[in-house]
Amino acid sequence: MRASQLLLPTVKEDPAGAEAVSHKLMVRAGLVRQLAAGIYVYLPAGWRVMRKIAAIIREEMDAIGCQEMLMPVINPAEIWQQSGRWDAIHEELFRFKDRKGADMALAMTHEEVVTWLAAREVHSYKQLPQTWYHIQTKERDEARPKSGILRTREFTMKDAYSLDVSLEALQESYRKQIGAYDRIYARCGLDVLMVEGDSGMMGGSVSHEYMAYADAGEDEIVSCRECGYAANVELARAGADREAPAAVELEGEILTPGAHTIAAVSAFFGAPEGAFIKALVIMVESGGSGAGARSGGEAATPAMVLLRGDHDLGELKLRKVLGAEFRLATADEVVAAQGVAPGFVGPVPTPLPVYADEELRRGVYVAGANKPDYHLAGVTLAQVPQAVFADLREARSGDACPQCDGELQGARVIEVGNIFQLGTKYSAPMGATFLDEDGKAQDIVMGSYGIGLARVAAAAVEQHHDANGIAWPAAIAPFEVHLVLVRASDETQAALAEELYAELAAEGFDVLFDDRDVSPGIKFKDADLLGCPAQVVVGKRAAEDVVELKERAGGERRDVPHAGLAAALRELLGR
RNA sequence: CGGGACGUGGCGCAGCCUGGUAGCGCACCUGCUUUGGGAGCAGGGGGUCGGCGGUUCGAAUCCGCCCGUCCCGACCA
Repeated sequence: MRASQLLLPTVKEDPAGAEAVSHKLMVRAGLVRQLAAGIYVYLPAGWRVMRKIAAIIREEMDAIGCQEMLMPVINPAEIWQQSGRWDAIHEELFRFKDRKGADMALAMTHEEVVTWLAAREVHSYKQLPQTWYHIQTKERDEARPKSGILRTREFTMKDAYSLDVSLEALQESYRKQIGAYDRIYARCGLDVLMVEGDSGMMGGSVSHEYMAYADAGEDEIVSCRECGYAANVELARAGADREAPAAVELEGEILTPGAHTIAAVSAFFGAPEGAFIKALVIMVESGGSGAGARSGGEAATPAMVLLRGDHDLGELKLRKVLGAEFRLATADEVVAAQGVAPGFVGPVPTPLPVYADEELRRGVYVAGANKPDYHLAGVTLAQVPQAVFADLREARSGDACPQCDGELQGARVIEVGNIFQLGTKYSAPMGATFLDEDGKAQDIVMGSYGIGLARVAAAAVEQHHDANGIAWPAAIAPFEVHLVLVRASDETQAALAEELYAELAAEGFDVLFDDRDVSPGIKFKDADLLGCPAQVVVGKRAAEDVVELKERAGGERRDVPHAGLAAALRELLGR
């Protein structure tokens, strides 16, 4: 490709409002342009990156026996109604009516279509296992698109779906996907970690997320260096603290005027926040269960959640314990339920159901006295007979590892893929069954496996860049070689550059030839911004048949004779 | 959905408070000079100031409503 003919609109300034490095660089390097909130155009160079990622994914999927197909983005409402997600998912599912007035949806993922297909085409255990996949556009009306390409309303995803006869067979399919995923991310040059995940609206039980380390990431994980335990903080088990915090050496009711936050009582008593009990009154939604239950509306019943003062609530954990959606009670609801305003609420006594974090099994604490401006000292959970104990706190950096005696470390990450053991969540309601050896109908056991291509690209930029721009991993760079002709008006240089361009292309290299008649500074800046792994500069020594070879990532440059260029490039590119 | 901010040539911004000829940098076009890290000089083109309504002799500027975009939170296969 000649730069003189390529749409590669690089810009000097960061786009207004961009925060994430990948967002700034991908716009500046001329890879993407935003059309609307969370909706992007992939320009030629950006699309090349996406195609290279797609090619790697295809190779690895095909290598474990997956079959590529293509499923439609436009879906009839019916299949989403059958799976239950038409009602379970609210604003996030794009919906519209066709000209006949029939309800339609834009697919945000393809379990419904796969299950519909399986229901019609899979009849016998002899046809299983199968794994189907496609690389397709997904549509989600995100509440808050953000960070450039990281969280968008329209995006390209590889999603694969395994169909098996049993849970054991599913686990074998799952293991094969894990192998493929490890190879895909390694080939894309990403440093990732597989962590325990939440199955969220996908349903099912076991799931894992692939997380790429990046400060711009919106997820947080904790991991243990000793034993390798790793999980999303939303879900990570928190190990018991080695020692309980120092208790306040007082008993009974104590006047604490105006101290209605943990920070305030901590300051008032001059004791660490861990010496207090944080009592949250929540409203538990009735009827709703699991993901997507509508909040508000139907009757909600109050309950109390207890945490140590220095701990934060793991909302996902609580939702799982409750088996229902919940929200924090309003001030009025707190008064109605507990007889006192927020800030002085405590568990001794309370008529409400109580859910207490495991850490509170031991220790003596100060809690709200259920009386305005009073706290109660000397509280233990033995005084709260109805308390149900559970792991309710959000894990954080510095916590003890739940599996060994190591320590958990926190990190920000981008979720670049995930895998779920769905089981029969979709096959059962949608009637996707097969006949087993005994002629008995059984629900197909399913798994689903996703990778967001744009997130892989953005994560690669986050992990591989410097002050001058992107430094792409060779396998997913828009081009392998950026051939820079320093002076287009110099006949010797131009002739050599043309010759090299033809030669390298013939050798199978993916070359961008900067043949533009612009000043050298612009060319060098653009080359560093775009970030192709190898730069070949045809300049002053063209008359001697010598060019300069620069490795973008390390910045090393050396002169290479024409004859040795192809070999040097092969070495640099690792092929 | 709650909180905050922004919207002015293609891009990044100033002007708005205190109403009175729409400005800067980059990009773009022409010419000449230049050519190894975003060149110089000269000339030039391009803007219903997000939209609608109001106040006023007069609105980019003040007021109201709406739309769009970004940030924090809620939410998030």
